[in-house]
Amino acid sequence: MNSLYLELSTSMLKALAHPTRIQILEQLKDQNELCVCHIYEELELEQSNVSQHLKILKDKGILTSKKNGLKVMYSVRFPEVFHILDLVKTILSKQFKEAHEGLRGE
Amino acid sequence: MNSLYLELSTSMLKALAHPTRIQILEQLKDQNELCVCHIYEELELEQSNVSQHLKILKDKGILTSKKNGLKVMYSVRFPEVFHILDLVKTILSKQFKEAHEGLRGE
DNA sequence: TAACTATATTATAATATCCTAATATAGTTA
DNA sequence: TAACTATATTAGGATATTATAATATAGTTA
Repeated sequence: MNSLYLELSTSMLKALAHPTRIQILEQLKDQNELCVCHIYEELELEQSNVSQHLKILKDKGILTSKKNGLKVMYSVRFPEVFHILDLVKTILSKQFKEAHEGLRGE
Repeated sequence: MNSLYLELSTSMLKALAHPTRIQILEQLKDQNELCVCHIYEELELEQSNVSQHLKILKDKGILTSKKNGLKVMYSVRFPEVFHILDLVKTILSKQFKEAHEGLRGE
């Protein structure tokens, strides 16, 4: 793995590694595209804060946006992002399972 | 997604989001298990620094370790971790490709 | 058991990330 | 064009993460 990929991979994983940003991506898994207002209202967070998180995801090329009147619609550029989040959940499930089996002495 | 999963997902992605830790995982992709000495010598990093990174990956349940005499051997617990790193690379490749096509005006 | 080897831990200063609050910008509508 | 709505940007202090340096621990071997 060359150092450019290494740096960019780190940077992309950092962009994903925040609860608000994960929640935004989870919202976009169901909805295809969403305006900023919908996102921050649903998450009950400050508008400016959500804008900052959206900027981070957009700067890393994870989201795109397009204007629609006053609103700005955000969507995920690559479905692989959802796959990554699913794999994280898979690992967590396996960890739970092993922990549970460990308690039962298997 | 409940808040426990959200917190743990964030925490796991944070653990992955560091160049040294990504390199450690890349090493373990080829080698199955490695001692600390091999890891820090190959990466040309300080032993104590690598120990700290290994601890982070172990605390998140990404790595396990076992003693082998003086040495401590580390290995990856779940192959899904490699899959995640591959997906990050896939996304980066697509981004490169799109950027290149963009320049050519497609 | 003393010296050695491999690894882990701790303190700390530098840097990065975060949220809040305030303000700016862009598009809409009366 | 003035008021309004949706979003973006900026400054800041608080908190988290990082690498280095020093030290501690555990296992080995002479």
